[in-house]
Amino acid sequence: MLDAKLLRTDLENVAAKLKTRGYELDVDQIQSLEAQRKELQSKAQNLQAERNSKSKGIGKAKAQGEDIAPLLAEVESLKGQLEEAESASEAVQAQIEEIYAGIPNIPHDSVPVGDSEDDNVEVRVWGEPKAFDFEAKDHVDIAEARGWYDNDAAVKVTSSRFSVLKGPMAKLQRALTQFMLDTHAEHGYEEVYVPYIVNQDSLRGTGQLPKFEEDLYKLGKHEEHETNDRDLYLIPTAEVPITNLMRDEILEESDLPIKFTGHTPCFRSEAGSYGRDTRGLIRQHQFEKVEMVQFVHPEKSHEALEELTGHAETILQKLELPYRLVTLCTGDIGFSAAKTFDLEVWLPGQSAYREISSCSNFEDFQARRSMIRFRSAEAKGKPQLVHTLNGSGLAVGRTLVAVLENYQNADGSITVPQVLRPYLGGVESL
RNA sequence: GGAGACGUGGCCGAGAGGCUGAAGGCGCUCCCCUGCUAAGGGAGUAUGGGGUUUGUAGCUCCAUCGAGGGUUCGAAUCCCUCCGUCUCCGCCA
Repeated sequence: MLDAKLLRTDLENVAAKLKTRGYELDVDQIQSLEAQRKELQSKAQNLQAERNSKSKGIGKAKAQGEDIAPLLAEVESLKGQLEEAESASEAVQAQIEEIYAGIPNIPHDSVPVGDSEDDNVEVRVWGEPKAFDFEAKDHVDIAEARGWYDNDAAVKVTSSRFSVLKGPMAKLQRALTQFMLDTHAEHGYEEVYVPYIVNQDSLRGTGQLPKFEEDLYKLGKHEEHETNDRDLYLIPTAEVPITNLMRDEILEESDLPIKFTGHTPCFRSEAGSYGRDTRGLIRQHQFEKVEMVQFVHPEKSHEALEELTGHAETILQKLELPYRLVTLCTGDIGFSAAKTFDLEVWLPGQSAYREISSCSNFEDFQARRSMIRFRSAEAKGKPQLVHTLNGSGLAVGRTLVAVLENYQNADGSITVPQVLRPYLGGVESL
């Protein structure tokens, strides 16, 4: 959520910046609602003040044994007006709140302006795609040939876009996960284990709700509750539970930065992506991911984004997987992000770079929604919003794909990357 | 799942319709005193929002005692629903 004060004082400028990411802010509507809000809120508050002081007068009069009947009549006449003013004021404020909850973050000034992913800017390329002296297969062919991947079984057990991994491939995925977590621990991230099912407040906090409900798996209601306040959802990313660990907390400035890493499955309905990446593990309803999350001082968040992105790169470098780093342009950046770097790994099976990590600085956007603050030493100890960041480090399923495809041999075997061997009992080849 | 108890500020804990944004204590901050330390004395110490202000400070108003409704001129206090915690029983990895 953007700062309401900013929207009131600098609306045109905000609208111009949002326009670069393809979001049309309805300036007239907001101005008119804000004008109404101001009027209705003042009116309601003035009436409340009047009622409060008269009610206090009743208490005093009563204590002194005076006749309170005339006072009662006076307050009684306020009641209708007050109720009307309160509900009008609340209605406008709720409307404003809902509109604000749907406004995306303002891109940082360093973000390149563009319309689509075609306008993303390559920052650097690391490693060189390996030249194979045979025709490189894609991960599905590689894995099926060895009996490691069974799509039919997954369809039988559940439905499409899930997978069943067997034997060495399942172990390789587990090895990757542990390798990633251990590497992040070396960089000062505390490992956390978190729930895979979250409530609506958490999803609002990180920005998935209210706008992107169709991307989520919602759990069936328990019993017949009238309200949907308690509806629960499967997490689309560990970002949600991990960032929300700090929701409604006031931290000490000296606690910052706080860095967490965690491994979770992620569940995405992939609504609207029918026909895209239907083959193999690239786009699934359920996949494994290791996530990094940071809570930092607002002045240090862009530095921290570079650092966090570097941590994701470290994983690829240690695995010796060629990749490139791109800055997402204003038109391709996610709803909550002020700036995002994507890491794209080379996939010989597709002869293309494909996204394997996305690292974002949300600045105070999520912190405002989830009230994650810190008390600064200066500024008279007033709580200030922290900045939040997160990044995949990495998407484990896609890393598995990348390892199979980049480390395949002509005979169908897979050479185990050096750094993973300790996690697989020293085995050099699968 | 059954039965009961409870949810108050950074923490502990009082309050049981009005004088309570909330006693008291701990902690923290500042000041005084004191060779140092310890002890002592004094003052301060919630959050969000609105208005005023170019902005800050200040002033002022509103809201907030787990959440949401209700009763009442007035609710931390009474009623309802929900959430959570604790104890006992049952079940269970």
